[in-house]
Amino acid sequence: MASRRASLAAGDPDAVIADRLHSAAIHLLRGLRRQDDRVGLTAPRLSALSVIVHAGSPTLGELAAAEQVRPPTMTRLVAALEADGLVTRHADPHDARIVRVRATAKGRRLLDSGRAQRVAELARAIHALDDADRELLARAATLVERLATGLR
Amino acid sequence: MASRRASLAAGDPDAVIADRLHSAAIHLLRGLRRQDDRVGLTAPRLSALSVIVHAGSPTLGELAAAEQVRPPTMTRLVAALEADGLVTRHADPHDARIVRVRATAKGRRLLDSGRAQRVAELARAIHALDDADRELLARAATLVERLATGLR
DNA sequence: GGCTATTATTTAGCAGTGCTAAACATTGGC
DNA sequence: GCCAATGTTTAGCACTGCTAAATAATAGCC
Repeated sequence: MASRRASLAAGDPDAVIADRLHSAAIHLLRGLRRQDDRVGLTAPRLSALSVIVHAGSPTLGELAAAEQVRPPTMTRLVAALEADGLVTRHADPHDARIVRVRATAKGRRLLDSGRAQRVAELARAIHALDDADRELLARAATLVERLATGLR
Repeated sequence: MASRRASLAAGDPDAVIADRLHSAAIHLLRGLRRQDDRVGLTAPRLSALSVIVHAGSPTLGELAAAEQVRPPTMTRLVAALEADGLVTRHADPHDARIVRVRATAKGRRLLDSGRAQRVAELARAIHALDDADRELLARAATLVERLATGLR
């Protein structure tokens, strides 16, 4: 194992960093999932709602780009939020092809209230970030791993 | 937003940390998914294979616990790895209820070779970690967010 | 020594996410 | 007015994760 790690590090240090973050993130999400249950929304829906509240009335395509999913996936996420009365959709007055999404009072309330906030608050900040340097990345991986394990 | 963030931080700083990591992890995994494709295994399968190779011949239940999923989920993951010829299953000689899983040479080769290693290497280390302190956690969240966004 | 409770795994079926391909509607340029 | 490009939706797939219930085998008890 030590030799493998050494050869890996020598061959491609960036790959090592990516690996570490990947596994850490998988375990973190598994550990956090039960917390999501308290809001009654899955993580992708909560994350999308957060972006909608933050952005005002983004188009469906903007939303998909912000959340890094394809348009059909966002169509379905928005449909679910709409079915829960958390958002509404309406055509853009200048371009009938475009669908704009807005949060309802209920949607904003959900996002503001306790548990939802826990998961949603930072989804917004993520959109403003850029590449981190290698050292910071390696340290981040270690920290996330510890958290994921700590959650059990 | 500033006021909300302030009130949140004042009310429950731990919740803020959890939120940040959660969103960061979601976006990170989305960004890394395309890298997984190169090995031909999904992340949960690769992660399970990594634990199997590392552990030798864990039982299905041990594997489920290590990966933090329920036994039925692990049954299916192992079945998929077996179908790909990456692992084999056999009954425990002392207790016929138990199924032990072992990696094949092909499975070990896959894990050792290039791209697979990228994702699999750290899954093992995660099991040895414990809670990180608050400050480290907050910094980790920021770093992971940056990475996730940087990946696209 | 056979009954019973417990333990380990599997089967069945559901909900959710994410994808691509293709359909559809609308816009804008020629 | 036609045609290509743009934005969204529909259809259908693969995968993960869950719970509930079935199945199989062990271990304890009388």
